[in-house]
Amino acid sequence: MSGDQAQKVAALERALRDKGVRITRQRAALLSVLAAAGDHPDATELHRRAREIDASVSLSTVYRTLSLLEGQSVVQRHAFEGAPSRFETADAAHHDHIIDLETGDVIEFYSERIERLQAEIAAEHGYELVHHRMELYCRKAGPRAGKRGRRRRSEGDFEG
Amino acid sequence: MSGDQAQKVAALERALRDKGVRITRQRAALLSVLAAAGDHPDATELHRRAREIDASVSLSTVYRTLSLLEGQSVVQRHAFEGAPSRFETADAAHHDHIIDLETGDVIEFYSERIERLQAEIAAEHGYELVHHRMELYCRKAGPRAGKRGRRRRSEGDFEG
DNA sequence: GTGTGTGCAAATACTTTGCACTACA
DNA sequence: TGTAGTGCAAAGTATTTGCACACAC
Repeated sequence: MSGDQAQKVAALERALRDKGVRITRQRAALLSVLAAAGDHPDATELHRRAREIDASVSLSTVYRTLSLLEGQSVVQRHAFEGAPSRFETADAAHHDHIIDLETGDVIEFYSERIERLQAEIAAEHGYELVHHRMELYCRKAGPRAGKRGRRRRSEGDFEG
Repeated sequence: MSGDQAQKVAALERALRDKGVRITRQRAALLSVLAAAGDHPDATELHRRAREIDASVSLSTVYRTLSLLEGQSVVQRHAFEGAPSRFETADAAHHDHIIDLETGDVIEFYSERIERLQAEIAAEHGYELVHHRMELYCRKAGPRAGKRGRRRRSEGDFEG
């Protein structure tokens, strides 16, 4: 684990403790797995990784801890189509996801324009947007489309 | 059932038969339930309604038929957050959904601008958009926000 | 008639929960 | 040391499937 990750875990633990959450061996293991994860693992995968740190961690505890951390806004749960929920730490800025239908890879992106439009649309219907979900299920484009060189990065957008 | 619905069911049955799909009592029952549904019922609710027409319809058959109809693009499945999948006939134009977090009500909307942006974003990342999912989880706005009188209906957008 | 569709019950996949024991604060 | 957390096994929820019988074409 890099120093960065160790720091991230320490900060998370401190914040949780301040909120009265006990840091057990199992929770510490899961927190460091989550901090180290650059991807979007599901509960089973997180369990597998946590076991490498502490073999005693059970799958129930993984689920219980994930729910707890979700409630504390430490992790975010994503229920993509026809697959178990996948998790990521909630420290990054809000973003949406592109799911590669062939590989299952998840690419993060953010579009200021889409965020704005969504809020507008909700308001137009007399609603206040609490949260949203936007997933683009895609397949790698052919040679013509989406040439990297032609790409114009729009202000307010980024690639995750 | 209105004449419109009867016609809709007849057209669906014809189209399915032409594709070699047998129209059984159970499938006919489900088709008429689907044609009559103005909402987004889940499998259990569709089962309940289908039983009113033909008491012999089993839940397995409802699931099997829904999968079949989904494959034939006759119905669309929507897996909203933390709830069983909900279904609607696929005859209407493509649209996205606002989900009222308090009542579970589903409001349909369509935004040409969002559709365009999604395709653009996928292309920018070297992907071809196969399909997407966009759901706005909302709560009724307070008296200030979203005044109906102030609403500007943007070209290309409609309310379902 | 014949092959597809059906009901039923059991299986599946993911997730939650009851209970007795453990360990953090 | 007391209460919140844990592992385990069992239950729960949504959905799918194997099998013998039924029925649409």
